[in-house]
Amino acid sequence: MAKKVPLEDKILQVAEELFMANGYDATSTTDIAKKAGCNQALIHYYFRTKENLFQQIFANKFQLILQYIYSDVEENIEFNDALSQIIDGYFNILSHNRKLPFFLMTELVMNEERRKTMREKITTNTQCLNYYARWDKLVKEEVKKGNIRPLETMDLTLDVISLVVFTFQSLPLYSEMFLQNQEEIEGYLSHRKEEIKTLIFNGLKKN
Amino acid sequence: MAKKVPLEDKILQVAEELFMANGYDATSTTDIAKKAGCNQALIHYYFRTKENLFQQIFANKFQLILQYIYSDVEENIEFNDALSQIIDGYFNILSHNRKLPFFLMTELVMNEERRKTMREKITTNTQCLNYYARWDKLVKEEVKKGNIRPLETMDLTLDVISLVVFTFQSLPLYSEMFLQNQEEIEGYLSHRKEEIKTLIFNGLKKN
DNA sequence: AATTAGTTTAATAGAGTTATTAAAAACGGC
DNA sequence: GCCGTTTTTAATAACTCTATTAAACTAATT
Repeated sequence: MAKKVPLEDKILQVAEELFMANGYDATSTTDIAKKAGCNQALIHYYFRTKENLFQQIFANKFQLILQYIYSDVEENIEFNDALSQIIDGYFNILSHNRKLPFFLMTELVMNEERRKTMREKITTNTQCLNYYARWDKLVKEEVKKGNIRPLETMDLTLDVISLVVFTFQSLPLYSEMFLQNQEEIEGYLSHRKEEIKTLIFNGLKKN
Repeated sequence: MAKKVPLEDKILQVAEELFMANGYDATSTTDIAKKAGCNQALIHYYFRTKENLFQQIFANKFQLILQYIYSDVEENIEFNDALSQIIDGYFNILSHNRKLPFFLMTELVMNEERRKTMREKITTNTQCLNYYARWDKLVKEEVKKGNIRPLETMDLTLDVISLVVFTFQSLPLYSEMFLQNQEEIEGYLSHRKEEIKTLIFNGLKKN
């Protein structure tokens, strides 16, 4: 039996940092090896190909998003609470993985194969589908009750995702231009979260 | 005097397509040459470096956005008309340059140097600054008059940009999953435009 | 201490990259 | 048709990148 392998984990961890920061193309196995403090061949010993190593990391990160996004939509929850918790949850998970939206987006848009894998992951993940079904039901009922203006669940979903994801995607640009330090960045993020909630909740009201 | 050079233009045009489709790193001068139907060395003859060629294209595209975004904010325009026209204008220009948001975002986030150039472009473009100042004034007055809820101009601007830009950034993903043909894509885009307008206008109302 | 399985490295093949250089081709004016 | 300029190409230098291979190292087991 293989004993504990510290370098394999180190490679994974370092590769994650570099791939997330610079993307697949701009990260070489040589870079990873250098930062992990090992020989470049070792990466191929453990993962055989760079693509392999990348896919492990990518799958992990994608799963992370998939699991948490709608998990706040519990049974018998109120529509308003669900919506509020989805936005909170989304913001929360991305606050801890700030480069994730940009990373996922880039690699998905750029690579047909990864899109296919993603599609399968989504369509076969019953938990995720259940969550969305529940969410869909909540929205439809709220429209029927006349509490919000008529709209498709997909539109509301896209509205939320657009506003939240773009906040994090553009954060490196925005913070470099307008924010001085970590504290201001945190302030900006929580300010934006409130604005987004206000916009969405207000925007759902009937005229 | 150098006479008309068709290949130089051809290279620029082909390079634009490839850079926009695949990004800087994933586009080689060999690719460009092949698609332009010329020798690879010719690219260096006209542009000396790949980076040079790229920057010309990038600057062009960036200028395009910068010029058109707020140009609809004319003197003495009503706030509602201005906002509506900004969203229309934004949607319109991106409809004709669908890969632009993703392209600009990627290259700006990935490259410090390009961010610096962009910053200078923005801060020295008096026309652009004037437009934004006018827009800022419109928003502030509308808040003061009590016609909309109190909010920063920057927040409204970010709301609009998030919703519009994300629509186009995610279009390749979304259309591959849910849309069958060009007609459906057009339908989706105009539907989203209306939803975004509704969300923004509703979301600005006072509670 | 010797054996063996697992880990790590040095060396290198092979492909692809940007950029340069010198020669060839094309073209306009005489 | 020749000459000078501009355009275009072939060849290649100098890198960098991924992946493989064989050899060296490490450590646990007998």
